[in-house]
Amino acid sequence: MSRLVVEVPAAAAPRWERRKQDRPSQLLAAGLDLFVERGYAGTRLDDVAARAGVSKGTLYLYFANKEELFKAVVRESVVPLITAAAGRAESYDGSSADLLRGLVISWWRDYGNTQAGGITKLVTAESSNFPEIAGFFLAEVIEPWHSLLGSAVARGIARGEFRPVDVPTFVQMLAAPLVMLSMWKFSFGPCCQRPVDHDLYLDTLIETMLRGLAAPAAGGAATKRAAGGAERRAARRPVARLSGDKKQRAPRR
Amino acid sequence: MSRLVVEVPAAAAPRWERRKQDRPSQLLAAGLDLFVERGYAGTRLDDVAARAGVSKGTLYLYFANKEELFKAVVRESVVPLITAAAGRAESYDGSSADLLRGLVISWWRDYGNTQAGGITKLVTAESSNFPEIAGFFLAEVIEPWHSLLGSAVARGIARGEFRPVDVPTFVQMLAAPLVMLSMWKFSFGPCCQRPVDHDLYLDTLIETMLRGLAAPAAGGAATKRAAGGAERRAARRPVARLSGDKKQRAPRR
DNA sequence: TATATTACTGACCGGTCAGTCAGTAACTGA
DNA sequence: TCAGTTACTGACTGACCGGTCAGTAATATA
Repeated sequence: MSRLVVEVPAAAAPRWERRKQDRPSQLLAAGLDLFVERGYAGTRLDDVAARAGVSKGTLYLYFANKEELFKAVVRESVVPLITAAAGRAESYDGSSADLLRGLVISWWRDYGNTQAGGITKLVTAESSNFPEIAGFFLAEVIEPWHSLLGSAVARGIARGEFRPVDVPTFVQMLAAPLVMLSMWKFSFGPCCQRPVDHDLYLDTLIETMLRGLAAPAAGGAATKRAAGGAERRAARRPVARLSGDKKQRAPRR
Repeated sequence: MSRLVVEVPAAAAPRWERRKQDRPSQLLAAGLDLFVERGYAGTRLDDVAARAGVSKGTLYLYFANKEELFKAVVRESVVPLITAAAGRAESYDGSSADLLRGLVISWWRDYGNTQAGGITKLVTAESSNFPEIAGFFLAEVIEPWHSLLGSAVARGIARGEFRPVDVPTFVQMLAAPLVMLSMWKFSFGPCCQRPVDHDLYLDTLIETMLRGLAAPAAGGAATKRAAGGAERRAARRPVARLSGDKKQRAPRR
């Protein structure tokens, strides 16, 4: 009888608590961590539940299945960032260069450089195995984000600040180094000797892109001659020396 | 008894053939296909064997395990491309802009736009689950490739064709849109309505990068003023309007 | 044709994991 | 304090897959 007293703590703390309110956010936080760390397929729901301090069964009380959990994570931790950035850009009235710069920097600070940034890698990575997830992310994240960047570029062109470029293409090309920076951080960051200097990278990116996008100076042929003229002519030349072509390339279909 | 004759074809073709010579290349080809299509973890060795027309046991006669099969695929289908490109660049004596252009174009044509290009996505994607694969790819593919691009950029700077930049950083930033183009093709290509125009994308990339990299014209302040001066000054300004900072950012560690 | 060699097969093993559900214990309200 | 409600548990199922190996059949050799 006295043994019983020893085995059961005096003010017997409950083995678990009912916390219906908190469960979703606990599970979403755990899910974000693990999805980013291990990828979609690589994340076990047992582990998500354990990290949230519940059992797997509980997870299924709040999310229908793995896919719905993932979508909820994205909707919670990514989508709002885009909405917020779009709102800020909407009311911006400075130069388009500064607008673009601000978008790039805040993307990195609020998304790419955070835990959530790992989601881009995950989706890109596993898109062919989980096409419905790729489609979801494309529609709810990538397209709004590209459209936001695009409106900034178009604004610059319309105001004569930027040279005319194909906006969707340029945006995709501008977003690429950002996305890659974030992906690099999650992919090779851990195992890479010389880590990337993020600030230097972003500076180089912004500087290069803005130089590359700059409208020719009003009266100056100098800019055009220095960067545009010669290269443009060269671009039409075949690059046989380097290409190593064995035969004529087939015409584009 | 006569039933037996019907069941067994007249000139009973052997159920399988011994083809020791061909097996490795058949398996490597099948492996490349499936690794690219489904990722590393997602590829089943049963399927690789089946696509190569053999059973799983046979695969293990030629490759010790999944990882060795994958490394062999990379060594067969990626590494030689880099070696070849490095050889061509070595003996190149035209302008550095053309050299860079040629490297970019041949990268896309010989790697990014081929089946093998999908390997980059796979490795980036699954690096955290398979760090030894990430390390292998970094050492045998990414670093040689970056070093090749880097030597072209450094050459341009040394010859006064390009403005001075931090070479490793610039290279990483230049490679990013290429890698992303390839990854996009394999990730969202299938499920994307408006596909990327590869040629336009590459043109935009090369044009923008070379403009961004162009050395200031000999006597001309125009270039500097148009693209460098104003932007550079702006870069030092905080972007408070867009950043939405609630509090002071902590100093960089 | 008979025997030896070996390339190849495919059933099997151990381990993993998404999703299920009968049961349990924490709370609630009378 | 004692049912009634429900948030939560965790053992279980069925499917999957990397890797193994005893056995089989194609081929070489005599």
